[in-house]
Amino acid sequence: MGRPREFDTEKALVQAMRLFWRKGYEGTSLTDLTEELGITRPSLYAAFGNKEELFLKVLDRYDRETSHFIQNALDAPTARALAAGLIYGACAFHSDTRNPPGCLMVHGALIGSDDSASARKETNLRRGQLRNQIAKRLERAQIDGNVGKDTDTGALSGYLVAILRGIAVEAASGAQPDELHRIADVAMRAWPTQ
Amino acid sequence: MGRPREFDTEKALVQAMRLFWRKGYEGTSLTDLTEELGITRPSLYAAFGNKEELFLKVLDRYDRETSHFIQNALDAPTARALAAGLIYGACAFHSDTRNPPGCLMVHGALIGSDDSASARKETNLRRGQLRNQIAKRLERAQIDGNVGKDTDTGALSGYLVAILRGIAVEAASGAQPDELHRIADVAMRAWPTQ
DNA sequence: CCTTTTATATACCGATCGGTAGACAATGGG
DNA sequence: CCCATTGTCTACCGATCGGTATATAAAAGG
Repeated sequence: MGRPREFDTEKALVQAMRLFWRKGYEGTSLTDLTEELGITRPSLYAAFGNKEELFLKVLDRYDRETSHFIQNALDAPTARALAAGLIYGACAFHSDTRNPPGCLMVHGALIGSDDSASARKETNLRRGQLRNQIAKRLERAQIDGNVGKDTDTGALSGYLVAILRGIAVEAASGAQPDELHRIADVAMRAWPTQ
Repeated sequence: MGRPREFDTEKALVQAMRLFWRKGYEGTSLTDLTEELGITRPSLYAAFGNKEELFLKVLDRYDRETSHFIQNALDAPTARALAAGLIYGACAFHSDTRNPPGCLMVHGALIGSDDSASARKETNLRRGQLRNQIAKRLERAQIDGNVGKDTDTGALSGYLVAILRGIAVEAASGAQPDELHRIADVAMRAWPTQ
């Protein structure tokens, strides 16, 4: 009951995500958001809480719906397929002209001001979770036998996350798709197994 | 002639650099700056122009004085020494507790708001210059013979820059020195020559 | 119709943003 | 000593920041 909401919250969440993605958390103002979403401030606050809660909801959606090349990679059959899925997946993801340049997570990592500390903390947490997921997958691959028993899976997962971030920063600063792809080819050479 | 300046502009520039480095361009306010530098706004404007000009001066100093591990790497005798100098140099740089976490350039790459566009443009420009310097050095190594004639030097230089960015982002989100070092070990395995 | 509930719109809040006007203080040259 | 020059100070500017009080509009239940 009560008056029905006049906008689609799911669609609004996507619009907000693209805005944060393009301009970062601190660079996106409430005025930016309300103009893009076509709603007024009170409506935004009633639907999503405040700016910070909206950002957290956006992060959820980004993980769940948008960057699912990561999930695909984690489901790959071998460790090498995992690495290739992540690295080439990131290239494709950041080359897709439908996506804003850069990476929501990298933006989040670099939030500087003190009053946005919790947004930074949350993105750092999620980056750590990704690393753990990759590490777990590599340990499983070690048991399966397609990664050597003496391989430092922690180092490999750290490397994968780092190169993902590097590709994202390069893309954000204007690197072209073929450039990213050539970087990916080099990055894959660090991989220990065929 | 005229009244002498009561603060050391060089020292102030370093303090400003550390502030931008920690909090990013947009995250650093004039109030932050004047409090840290211990001077008033008119003094800051008289000495450095405006916020943007101050940032550009800070970038110059960062390139010239602070991140000189890059220059050292470029002066290394072989291509492999160049790569190692860059990658392990970045680890040491971001592990040095005297330095703020993160990287001024990565922060600059991700400036989102429209009125800071020229600061973003400048950092992107400098990133491109670094890539060119590395590429030139690799081409010279190709002539010297310690890099194969069929090697894609553009791809290699892109890869080096990307891994530097990745290491910086990881460091900014709290990665420990040994973690960075293990990432560097993996990253070096992509290098084609011994 | 009337009440309750929820969403919308207008208009505003104090705080902070980057930047500056104008008065005053300290130096060097004449 | 006086003046031109430069730096520092207080106090302020309009704009924008994230967030909200208040009134009204639209639905459901009685």
